[in-house]
Amino acid sequence: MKIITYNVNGLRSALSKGLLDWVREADPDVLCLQEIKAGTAPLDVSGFEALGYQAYLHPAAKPGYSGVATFTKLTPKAVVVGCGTECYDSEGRVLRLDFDDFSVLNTYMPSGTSRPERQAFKIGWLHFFRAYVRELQATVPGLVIGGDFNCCQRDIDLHNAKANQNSPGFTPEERAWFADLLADGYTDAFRHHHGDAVGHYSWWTFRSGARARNVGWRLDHLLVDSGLQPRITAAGHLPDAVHSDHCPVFVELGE
Amino acid sequence: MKIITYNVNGLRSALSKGLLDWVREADPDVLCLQEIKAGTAPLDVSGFEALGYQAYLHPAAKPGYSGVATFTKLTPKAVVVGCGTECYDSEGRVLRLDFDDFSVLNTYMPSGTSRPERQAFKIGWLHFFRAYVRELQATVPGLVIGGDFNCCQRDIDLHNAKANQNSPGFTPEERAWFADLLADGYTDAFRHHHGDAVGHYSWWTFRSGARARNVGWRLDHLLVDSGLQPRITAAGHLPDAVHSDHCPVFVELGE
DNA sequence: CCTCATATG
DNA sequence: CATAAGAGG
Repeated sequence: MKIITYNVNGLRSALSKGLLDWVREADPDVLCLQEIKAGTAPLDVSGFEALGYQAYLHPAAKPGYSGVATFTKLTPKAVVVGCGTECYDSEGRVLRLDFDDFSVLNTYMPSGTSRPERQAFKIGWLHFFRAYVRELQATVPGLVIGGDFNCCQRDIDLHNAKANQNSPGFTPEERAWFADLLADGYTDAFRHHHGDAVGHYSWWTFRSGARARNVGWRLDHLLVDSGLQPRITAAGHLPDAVHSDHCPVFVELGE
Repeated sequence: MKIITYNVNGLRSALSKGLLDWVREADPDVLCLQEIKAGTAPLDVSGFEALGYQAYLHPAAKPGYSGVATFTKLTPKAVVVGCGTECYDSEGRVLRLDFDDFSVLNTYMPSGTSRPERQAFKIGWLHFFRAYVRELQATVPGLVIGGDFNCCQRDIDLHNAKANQNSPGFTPEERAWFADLLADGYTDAFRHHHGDAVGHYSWWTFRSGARARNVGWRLDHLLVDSGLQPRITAAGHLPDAVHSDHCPVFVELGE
């Protein structure tokens, strides 16, 4: 059971760079994409269907903005599009697929880098999201939260922690939020498997050759319900995929 | 004395495709450019200056839209930017350089293809322009009107006259306007030199390989005051220049 | 430094 | 089918 999360920075752009060939090779059972940036016309998902995937989409109301999609080879027993809160659902930020013994919550958390109001919006979302997940825990066992969190927790999760103490994505408030979320009963699959390994990032700015110099952040995560933790057989990054400014992040669960 | 008119469809784009190398080779004395599409930052004309040109610009008020520029190796004795009518000058459509024994009126006439209101605007412009030129005739002898006229006169000026009887750029009204303008005392340099030659166009849509199939229109013209007609030594198109959806059009005047 | 929508041609 | 600005990241 391989689950991959990947912020594609525009699904059509990623497709034009050979995303489907990469999907065929990587062969995830469940593929969570973020920032699909769907337009006004319906997205063409036939390429995924040809590879045996069912497609579930949650685009933003605004064309070309945000949006998540989950592709799955397993048939879900339930699909929940959105979270029921309009200001988030209009931005296409959550999509849940329930399977027999686990659920995959695909999420694209807001970025706070453009304007202070968006950082405030993000903080609001983080509080909402934690409460939302706590509620899910009661009814949806075996949650796997996968997506672009647009934040990280520890100094080793970004190239230059010192210079970014107050940068959106690494503020004390966000770091504390991340720790609290984990304390609610989740395992960061990457850290579980790689311990305190450094230099593993999932996003690099396009500017000034940051990716070639590995000046990045670990913003994309797969948080696994701690009850599922014993089933984690592998986890990591797939930095050879170059369709985006992010790289894919994966986890494998045994039976 | 070589005068070239060229709709560059974005000066920065054309420069990135080697416009300056082409200018060095073509070596015009006066170069009229249209659709420079200047942005908010001042255009970098140093490359033209390095080739010995003086630069005169008339950008539109709206960044990235319309605008004309004239580059000259001869020092003009007068330069007139715009025509004095705000609704045209805000779109950067005329720029006149007076030399000792002739003047070059660089013009980018409105396109009418986007919306009916723009075709109406264009018709208004055409009437204005003819009156404007009639006034100039009294005070500015030896006028050379060069630019993208966005219209043509005769069946042989476009690939498919039959199908375009009512297309903007070839409506009966525009064709009559063109004939009237010539009757005011101007010689179409291209026709003067090439008679009724067919298949010579100066614009091809980017769509569906129109240029390769030579499915085009002759929209760019050099109209020479009939008093200067005896001085025309050469005229024609330069379709090997491929920086734009238009090609350059030239005329040479002897002493 | 990218992708995308929109305006304009 | 292109250019360009502008939003968003």
